[in-house]
Amino acid sequence: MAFRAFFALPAEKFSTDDGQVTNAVYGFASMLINLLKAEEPSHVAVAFDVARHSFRTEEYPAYKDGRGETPEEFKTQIPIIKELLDALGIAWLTKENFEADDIIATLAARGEAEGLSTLISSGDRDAIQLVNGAVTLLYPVKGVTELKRYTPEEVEEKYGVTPDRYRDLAALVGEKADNLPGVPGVGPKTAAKWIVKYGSLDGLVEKADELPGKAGQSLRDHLDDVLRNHRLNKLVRDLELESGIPELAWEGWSVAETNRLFDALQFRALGERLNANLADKAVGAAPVPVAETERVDAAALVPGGLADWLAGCEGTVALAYTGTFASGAGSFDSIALAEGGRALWFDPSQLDAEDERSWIDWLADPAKAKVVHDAKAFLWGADAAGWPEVAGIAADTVLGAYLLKPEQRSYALGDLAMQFLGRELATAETPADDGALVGLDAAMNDGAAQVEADAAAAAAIGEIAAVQAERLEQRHQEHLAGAMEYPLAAVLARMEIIGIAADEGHFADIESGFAAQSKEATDRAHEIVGRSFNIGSPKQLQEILFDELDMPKTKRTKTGYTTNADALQQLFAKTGHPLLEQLLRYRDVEKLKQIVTTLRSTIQTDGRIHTTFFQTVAATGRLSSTDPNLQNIPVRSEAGRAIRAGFVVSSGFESLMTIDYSQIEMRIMASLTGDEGLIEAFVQGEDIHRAVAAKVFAVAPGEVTAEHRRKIKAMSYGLAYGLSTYGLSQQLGVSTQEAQQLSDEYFARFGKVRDYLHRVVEEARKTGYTETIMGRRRYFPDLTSDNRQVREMAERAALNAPIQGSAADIMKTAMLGVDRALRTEGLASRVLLQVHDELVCEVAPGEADRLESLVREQMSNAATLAVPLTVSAGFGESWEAAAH
DNA sequence: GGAGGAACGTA
DNA sequence: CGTACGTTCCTCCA
Repeated sequence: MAFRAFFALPAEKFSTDDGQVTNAVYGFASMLINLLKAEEPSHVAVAFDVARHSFRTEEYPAYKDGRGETPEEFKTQIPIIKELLDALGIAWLTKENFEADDIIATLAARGEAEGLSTLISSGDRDAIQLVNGAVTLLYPVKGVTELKRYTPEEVEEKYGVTPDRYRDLAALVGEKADNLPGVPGVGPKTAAKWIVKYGSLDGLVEKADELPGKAGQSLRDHLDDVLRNHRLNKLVRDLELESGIPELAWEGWSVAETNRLFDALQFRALGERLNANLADKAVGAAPVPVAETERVDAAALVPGGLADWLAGCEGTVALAYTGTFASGAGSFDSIALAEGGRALWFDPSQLDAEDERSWIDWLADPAKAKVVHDAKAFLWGADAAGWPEVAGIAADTVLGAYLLKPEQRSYALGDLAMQFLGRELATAETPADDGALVGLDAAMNDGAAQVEADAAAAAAIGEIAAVQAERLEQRHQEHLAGAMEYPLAAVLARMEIIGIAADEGHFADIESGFAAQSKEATDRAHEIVGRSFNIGSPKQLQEILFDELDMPKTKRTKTGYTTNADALQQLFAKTGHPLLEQLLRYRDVEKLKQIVTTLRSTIQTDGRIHTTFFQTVAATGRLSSTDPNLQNIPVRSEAGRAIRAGFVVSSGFESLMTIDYSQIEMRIMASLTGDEGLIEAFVQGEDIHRAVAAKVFAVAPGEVTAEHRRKIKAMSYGLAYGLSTYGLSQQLGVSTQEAQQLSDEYFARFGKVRDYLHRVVEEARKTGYTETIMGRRRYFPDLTSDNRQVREMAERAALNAPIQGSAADIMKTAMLGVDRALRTEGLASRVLLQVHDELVCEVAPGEADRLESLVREQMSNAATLAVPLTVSAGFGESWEAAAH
């Protein structure tokens, strides 16, 4: 039943913050609670298999062969289910060398002997043989909560034979899941017909010689299989068990223990269901009363009512909004406010002057605490609506959920309601049935349902924020939430609203330049091949390169052989074929063309590009940028840098300033590892790679060659990513032996770095997570996977997460400091972009020096490490010109 | 029209 | 057989 639940419920929706999947536990518990409530049993027991091995595999080694490996995510849930059963006061049994069904068969037989009536809930059809007047099978139809009752009559109706003959039928038909082949060509219909006609399998076997036709011959040919199946599918009814029937009496469930367990599993609805349905069987502390439902008194605004409503608020107000929001702007359709069981709904475009004034005052008042779901889009809308200031945002449920579970893909309100409150969110289409509507005639008003749904959303946001606050506190992440992520949303909103000025003419120029080169490369390639083809199609390229031109095969991909730039380069080195040059040139220039085309299309009417920074996408804590992504604008090639020249200073400002951390991740590594050699290299070294190379190769810094430095640089950077010896050798173009030797020498000199990297992974395996210097967590359930590839990927991610994540923490802290300082110092300069370790700012006239020292100060003091946080800055008319 | 893969840009 | 992302194009499928 647990296994069925595992496949019936989506794992993504049932897992705890720390990555423990709970879908099987949840489904099993849910089914069990239903059963306990509906059937009111006097005695209950749950049987488990011990292992796949049993007396059946001894007789027939291929028994259950062909089943895949039991998924790791399922295995880890079994001990939890046993814990759950303990908390529920329900006995659970196992028996070495036997299967769970044998235990069930034994208990059913004993119950029958004692005159009890027995219910079996099992997803294994073998249990059908146990059905009789005193024994009923509840067999899952769909998922695990819908069960079909099999009495002897039901069995006969469905299978055409009585339960005591079911084994005969199963032996003939076979059981694919157990790897027990039956008689080919004989299905349940023929089998039932034979059994009815000859009374039993024994009767049938006696007359096997007389059976006509193909089916008869088939039976004769496979008689041994059938007899084997029949022996194996017999459940054992007389096992010796540790517990007799008296020990299985169900006395009730422990309130304290189930609360503790459900809390740990982050189940909310189940505890309430236990309370509501099985209160009379609760043991221990009085059951917690059923929690207040989402009933909210929702009122649509009557003119002048907003001021009164807001004046009546004493605590934190939860705010839900609807509307259209994109690229640093937006407009509201509705806003709903909820506080203490009452809610107010309004269309902000319809406010009268008095309401609008009190609304704007309330928004700007930092003492009026607000919680929202996605503050950033709200801030865009507020800016577009002309509400000058929004202060007092005490929590954002999207960001809270991200800190608790940074790998999650969606933080939609409905998902969070399920995750944190254990309930579905009411919508206009499926309203909560107990909702009450005040101030509106709910009866036939279409809008009423919407009002109520929005009010319920606001109320849910408040509740979610409360649950999150508790969990964040347990993890000591209140500071990370309240002093970093929540206030950072406002900083990002300002950056997005401002945008960065684009030089459309410049973009247009280089776009046509790239387009011409792209066309030329395409034409040349067609010429060389002697016909036209789609140069952008890897599939067609493969045909041409590997079939027609018979070039050596490259590394495999899922769909064939790679044609990526690395591979094309290597092919060119081997073959010198002129086509490869054109392909590489095409790829290069076409990519640049596409980037410019996209950038042009995102320039808004204000002549600026307004990206969106996502704060909840990267599991490490970094930001991401979309629509367009301004964190991956080319910089490495000269042609690429021409694109950066199109991001320019706007009128009213004197220049752009770029300012970045130098080698921040290596510095963090030096600090976290405490490696004296590396720290020393940073404290004194002008050129860190040269300093490290000098130590590794035991030469004076002045004698370090370019080749030494290049190798060390690759090695140093690779460390933080878990680069393997093989990977290092590939990157440096040397043998693995040489890469191994380099690695050995490196670690001989910087031993603490290796110790640290091992320690991080070890620790993560123990606790399940890694932590950054500011307490941001990332969980790694895959570290214990049986699959080597999966496990090793998790190991690399785990050793990178604290380094990349700490760098993200530091930059976020710096951005908050810069934002605060700009405002208190009254500078007009502003931050436009963040590119992980770099900020791009727009410098107001005469502010260059003050801005630089202010930002430098904030960036270098954002954290105290064992090494200095070095920052470098440059100024110019464009992003390219401001490079340094 | 959507999904998935390949490719490639950044830190 | 190096982490973290987003975008684009092509291909396949419904």
